[in-house]
Amino acid sequence: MGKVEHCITFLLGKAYQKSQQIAKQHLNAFQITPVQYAVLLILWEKDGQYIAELGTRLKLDGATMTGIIDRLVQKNLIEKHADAKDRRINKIMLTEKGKSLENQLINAMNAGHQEILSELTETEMVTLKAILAKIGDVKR
Amino acid sequence: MGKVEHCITFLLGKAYQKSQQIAKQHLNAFQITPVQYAVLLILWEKDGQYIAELGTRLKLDGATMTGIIDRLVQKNLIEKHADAKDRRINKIMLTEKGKSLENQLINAMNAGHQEILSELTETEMVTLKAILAKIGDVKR
DNA sequence: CACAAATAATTTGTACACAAGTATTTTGTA
DNA sequence: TACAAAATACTTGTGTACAAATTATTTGTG
Repeated sequence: MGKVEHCITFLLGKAYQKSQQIAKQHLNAFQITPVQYAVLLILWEKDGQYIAELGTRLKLDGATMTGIIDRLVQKNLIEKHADAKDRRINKIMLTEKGKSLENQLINAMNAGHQEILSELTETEMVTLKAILAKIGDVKR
Repeated sequence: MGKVEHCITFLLGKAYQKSQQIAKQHLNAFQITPVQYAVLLILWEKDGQYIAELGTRLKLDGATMTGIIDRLVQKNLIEKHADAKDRRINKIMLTEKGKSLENQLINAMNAGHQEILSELTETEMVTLKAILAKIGDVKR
């Protein structure tokens, strides 16, 4: 009885899909995507990181990062600055606009998280996070 | 302390990413993707379903389905048959090649699932599936 | 019957996500 | 110092995934 609905890959995918939909909805007013938000979140923590660093943190391919960074530059939320010491590197710096949106965006995403987690008890949430981390943290 | 690593959306995404990588790896010899496998799995259950039906089951957009179906046709695993009763509908039928791969593909994916679940205890797996279903099943 | 509304599938455009390959620059080592 | 190896970023190509618009067909309602 190998129904697709009982398959762990499918269940993970659909739960992820759902969380993405909710996140998108809450970010929609700002015209940024969930992964673009994730990049900004890391930059608010520490400005001036370079692309490979951001990609490692988010576990995303360099090719994927190039596109995400391009779109954030176009939206005028970040800027690329060539490093004088190492000309391979582009330091990513928040613009004033990028800095100014921190509180609003975090509030919007917190509301999204509440919505996702509203389906679950506190215990379920803690359990879920622990198990997901176990699956996702495996080295590749 | 809003680190991205503690964010449920991120954790779901990375666990999903991991499971996709493992599934891809196990399906690689057959040159089909995880979602293409999912379509075949539903067709092995019952041949001759139409595209919207498959999309509903997999919770995928019609536009997404069109592309997936196209590629499975190109690989000669399925065929599209216009329905005589309702000319809007394309019934999707397995080819002989599509039928013949059932056992091999299921075995390959079972190995993949074992690999993912090997990180978890039996209890964790049951708990995880139940919570994921709770998140994913919410109507949209 | 006529015609608006609904349904099935496709098309177009945008955005990830990764593999494979390229260009440039830096580092390590002989 | 010369030069292979590594690192950074980008480009190209394939494959999801969805929104919005389009086409073709069928159904429901007056």
